Order: sequence, then structure tokens, then C-alpha cells
Amino acid sequence: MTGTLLVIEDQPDVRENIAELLELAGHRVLQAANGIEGVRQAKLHLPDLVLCDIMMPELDGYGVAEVLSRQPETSSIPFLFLTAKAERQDFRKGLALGAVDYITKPFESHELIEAVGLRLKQQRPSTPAKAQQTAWDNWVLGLQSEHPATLQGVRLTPEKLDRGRTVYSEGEWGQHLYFLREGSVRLERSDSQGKRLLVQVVRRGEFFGWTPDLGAGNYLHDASTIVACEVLRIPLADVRTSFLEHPAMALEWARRCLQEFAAFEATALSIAYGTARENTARALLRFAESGEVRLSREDLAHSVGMASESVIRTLALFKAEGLVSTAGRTLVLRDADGLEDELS
Amino acid sequence: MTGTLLVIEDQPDVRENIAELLELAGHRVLQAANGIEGVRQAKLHLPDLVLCDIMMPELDGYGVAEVLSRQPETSSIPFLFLTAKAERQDFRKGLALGAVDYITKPFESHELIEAVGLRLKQQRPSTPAKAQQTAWDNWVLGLQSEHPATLQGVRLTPEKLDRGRTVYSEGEWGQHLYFLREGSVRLERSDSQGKRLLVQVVRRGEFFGWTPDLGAGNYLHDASTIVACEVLRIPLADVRTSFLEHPAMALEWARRCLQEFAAFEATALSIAYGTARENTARALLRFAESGEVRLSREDLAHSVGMASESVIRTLALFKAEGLVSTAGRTLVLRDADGLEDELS
DNA sequence: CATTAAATATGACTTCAGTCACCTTTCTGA
DNA sequence: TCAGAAAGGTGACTGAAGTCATATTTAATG
Repeated sequence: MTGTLLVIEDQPDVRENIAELLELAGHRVLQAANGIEGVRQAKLHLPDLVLCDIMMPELDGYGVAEVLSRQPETSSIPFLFLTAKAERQDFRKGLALGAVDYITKPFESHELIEAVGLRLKQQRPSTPAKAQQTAWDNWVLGLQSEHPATLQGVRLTPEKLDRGRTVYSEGEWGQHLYFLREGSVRLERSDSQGKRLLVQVVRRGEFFGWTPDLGAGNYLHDASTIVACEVLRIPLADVRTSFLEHPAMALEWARRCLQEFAAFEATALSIAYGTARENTARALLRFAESGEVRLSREDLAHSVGMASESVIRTLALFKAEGLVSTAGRTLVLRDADGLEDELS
Repeated sequence: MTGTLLVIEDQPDVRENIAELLELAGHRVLQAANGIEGVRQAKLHLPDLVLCDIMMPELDGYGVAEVLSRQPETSSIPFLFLTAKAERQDFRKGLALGAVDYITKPFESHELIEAVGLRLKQQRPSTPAKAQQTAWDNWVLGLQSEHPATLQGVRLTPEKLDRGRTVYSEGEWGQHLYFLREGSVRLERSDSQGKRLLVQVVRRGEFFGWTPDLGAGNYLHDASTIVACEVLRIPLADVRTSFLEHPAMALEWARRCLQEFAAFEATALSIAYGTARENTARALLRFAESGEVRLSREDLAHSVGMASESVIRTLALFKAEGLVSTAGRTLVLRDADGLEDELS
């Protein structure tokens, strides 16, 4: 399958090279030497696919994608970014812009041709498995509502828990899946010295207490309430039955767990190599809700594997620099962009 | 539902207390004051459930479980360990012994009664979803065999990759799921400074290249070959079709991903708080194959977030202490138990 | 509202592991 | 088989973050 392609790349030799390759593969190729020219050409010719370098003077690749995605006629054109490995760090920036893929330089010619062919042939699935999500959302809405729906004929009664209560402990045999109607819950792992790593903060409307076996199994974390909570305890047997009857729900569930974990890997990376400033900034951004962080310094420290004194010290610096301020024990983010910069 | 229970606990007052509670709940309760007495009683009366303290002089809880699990007539009796939070660190030791659960001291009386009732009523599912696993194993066997089966009518041809090749990069749009027929592949994340965290080493017979969406999505890792490899590139469209036709396979797949992640969380915990000795020992044990580790010092370092010099220094200590030795660049574990002790 | 416990904050000291520089061994492939 | 590259190894130095002690602030409780 062939189509019209637009190559935006500031280095003439690279651009020519790519264009030649793709013409050989039977595509019609337009060229642009910079971002602004690229936007103009894209609007004029409405190509089937845009190949675009990221690092360009004036308007960079992300800029081009942003401009084009804002205009209805060009917003559905898929993007393929050409990027060196070192620039890939902020690829999430690109993903947020929509129909965007990456190909990493240096690439083999056949890789490029394959990637382009594939992108032309297979329109990127807009939202994977929308039906799954809808069924899921309906379930959550039901559980969150004033009179929660029954599951498998069993009526679920909300349960109130004080602040600081242990809901379950690592290694216990899981008997329930929990749905958090109100409050927040920390999920932690602890090692033999009693050091703790806060893996996740569960918010209202989310589930916790899952195990790898999609239901039954030994809990992986210690779960304890951060504030007073209201939870539903859903017998795992019922959950399993429900998942077997509605496999799409099970898949959606798995998807959510995996996404949670993927985010955790990023945290682990920063724990491994990050400085106190970086880690503290990351923790603040991660747990901020409308500009405020209500976790204790200790919880913050546990989320990035630091000593609470070190977090407090770093917070003192941030305060002095005007990045955050305190209102009682609550932390208020004064300059979220400044904190983002700390992550560099 | 009531039954015959055996309570093994060395502290008389605690034991009496538990026994009284459970008798009130209608169970028949046997008591034993130590591990050896407990084993004797268990063999004699074949209780429906054993409640057992872990920390006991002479024969501890794990010892009791091990002894009983070795004898056919007692091997199917479920265990419920009574354990203080601090002792829970090595709960995996217990899980390996089979039908074992935990209840954490201090516990409320109703928790104990509930847990016992539940254990009696609901025999622990022996192996969850055996059918899933079988289907999965058959698939893997097919892919591993000399002439790999077709998937969705498409014939998959094995592909050879040199050592050190990048298979895909973080952020790229996933077009294939990979099956590793031969060799090993590292999955890494890297941050903006180029620091890398080795998340997983893929071995022969395993898949890599998955994304949270059970198929399509942007790759989460950099994948590169550690040695020369042979892989199958399976188009994701076909995988998705296959999973939709056989949901059990999809669930098994999710289960494996989640288990992988759960293990990674434990690593993250040690990265956060572990010393160089601990982390190095952990990396060695994690990547040993029949007593040998063939990863580069740099890969080892990246797996625990250390500088390679630090790993090398620690290895020098381990060598001096007779814990490991080198054969060329290969590390040989001389004293695996000694290394285990480092994790304490 | 007073009392007390818990959380937050700061100071002083210490240590472990990272960095950089340089050397040695092991592999690889011409 | 030998040269050169890549990986492994060691030394000296440094600094960031942990620990412990203690003071101060905040919030919970009767």
C-alpha cells in the first residue's frame, strides 16, 4: 500500500535520503526543510502520513504535531517521529498529542519502509476496546452509588474504617477484592528491616487487593488507611465468577493493573538514580490533588525510598525557593513547573 | 461449618485463648505446645486445619509444615500460620510449602474465626485455572519447536539477531510480540541522563514486547540482545485475534505479566534501601542459571541501580570471602546460602 | 480550652557508594 | 596469532543522604 507522505527534516542530506528510499517503495513524497514549512505543506496537501524530525530549529517536531492536531482537517493525520535515542526521554509528550509513533535513529532502510507501510495500512485503533471500558465504568459507577448493586446476587454493604487501620497484610491469603468508596489507602511492601516502600496510593473509586491470579492468591502488599475510609469488601469467588462471565471486564482489569505497574517502573528508575531533590519533586507531583499534597512526610519518603528527614530537609529548600508552601501539615504546590524542571 | 482444628503454639496463654475462641465458634480444638508435639498430634488425629505459630523453639512453624507436607496422609491439610508482622518477611518460604495461609498478629477474634471458617469451607483451589496453563504451554511448545506452528494462518519464521542489537525502543509503537527461541534479551528503562534500569532478562521460551493493552500499544522498555538470539516476530493483530478467540490464554498472559511485575516490586524495595552488598547478592541470585551468572558487571549494576564500579568492588569482596569466583568473565556462585544470608 | 501525643523541623556527625582516572585482563576478528 | 577493543578491576577522593538527638509546631482528645 502506498500513499502521500510528508517528510519534515532540517538536514537536507538526511531528508533527501529518506525521500529517495520512500519513493523507491512507491510512495509519493513531499519534503519540508523546517517545521513552519512543514505545517504549510501539510495543510496544503493533506498527506496520509507525516514523518517528522523532533529536533529542529524554530518549530520542533512536537510543535508541528501540536499545530496540526489543533486543526480539524489535519488532526487525524498520523505522525511518525524520527528521533535519536537520547531525545526519546520525553516521548510521553508526543503520545499525549494523539496519533504519534516513533522510529529511532539510526534505522535500517527496511525498518523505515516497514514502519511507513504499516502505518498507512493499519490505522491506529482509536481507543482499544471501548466496550470493555464502558462495562467497567458502569460497574464502578454502580459500586460508587448510594445503594451499591449486588454482585452475583450478594448484596455488598459499605464498611467504615478508621484512619491508620490495616486492611490486609502482605502474604495473607486474599479473600476479598476491595473497592474504595471514600478516603485513601496506601499499598506498601516492607523488607526484613522494616523499611517500607509505598507502591501506590489508592483513591476513591479505585479497586485494591488484587493478586496476580485475577482474583484469588496471596496479597502482595500491606494495605492501610491514610484517612478514614469507606470500602466494599467483594468476595473473590464472586469476582472470579463475574470475570469469567464477562471476559472483557477481566481484560480491562488486567490492563489497569499493568498500567499501574508500568508507572511504578518509572518510579523505580528514579529511586535508583535520582537525587533527593528529584525524588522529592517527583513524589510531590505524583501525589498532588488540585495542587495540594496531604500525605505525611513519612509516606512521601516511603514512596521514593528516602529517609523522612531527607524529604523534610528538601522540602525546606523547596519552600525557601518558593516552589512549595505549607498550610498546617498540608503541602501546597506553588510552582508546579519549577518542580517539573527538577525532574529534568 | 465446623471441624477439627489443631493449634500449635508454645505460649500457653495465647494457645488457650485461641482454643477457647475457636471452641466457642463450635470447632473441636486440639492443642500442642511445640512443633514436635504438633506433628505427632497431626499424624494421629488428621485435623481439618492446622493453626501454627511460626516462631517456636526447636521445630518452628515452617519445619512443621515441611514435615507434614512430606507425608501423604497429612500433606493436604491446610495450614494457617499465626505470625507477627516482623516475621512475615519470608512468607514466600511458607508459600512454597503448599497449602499455607497467614494471619497476622495481633488479630481480632472475629478475624480469626472468619479466617478459620473460610479455610474450612473453601478448599484452596489447587492450581488456579489449570486449563489456561495447558493451552498456554501448548502454544509455547509449538513456538519453540523446530517448525513453529502458524498463528491465524500466518507462518512465523525464526529470525536471527546478533549480540547487542536493539530489538525495539521505549516509546515506539508496538507492532510485534516477540517470542525468544534462543538467547537472552534485556529489557531496560532509561532516564533523561541516560541512566538505565534493567527491569527483566528474558530467557528462551519467554515472550517479550507486550504492552498494557494486551497487544497493541507503545513499548515500555528498550529491548536489546545480550547474546546472539533467535526470535519469532508475531504480528500483534494476530495475537489480539488469538486472545479474543481464547480468553483463557489472555488471562494466563496477564497473570504472567503481573507476576513478573510483583517480583520487580521486591527488587525496587531493595534498590530503595539495600546496601551494595545486599543489592549485589540479590542480583547474583536473581540471574544465576545453574550456579553461573553470565551478565556483564554493567548489566548487573543496572539491574539494581548501582554504578558498575561499586558492583565490581563488592564482587571483589565476595570473592575474597569465598562466596563467588570468576571463570573468565563468568561469575560462579560458590556459596549460594552465604549470598542468601546477605539479603537478611 | 488545656493537655498530650504525634508529626514536623533542624543541627551535627558519619558513612557508604559514586566519580574519575588509570591499569589489567579477556575476547574478538582480521 | 596477534592487535585492538571492550570489559573487568583498583585507588583516591568526595559529597549527598542517612542516623541520632533534640526542639518546635500541629492536631487530636477529653
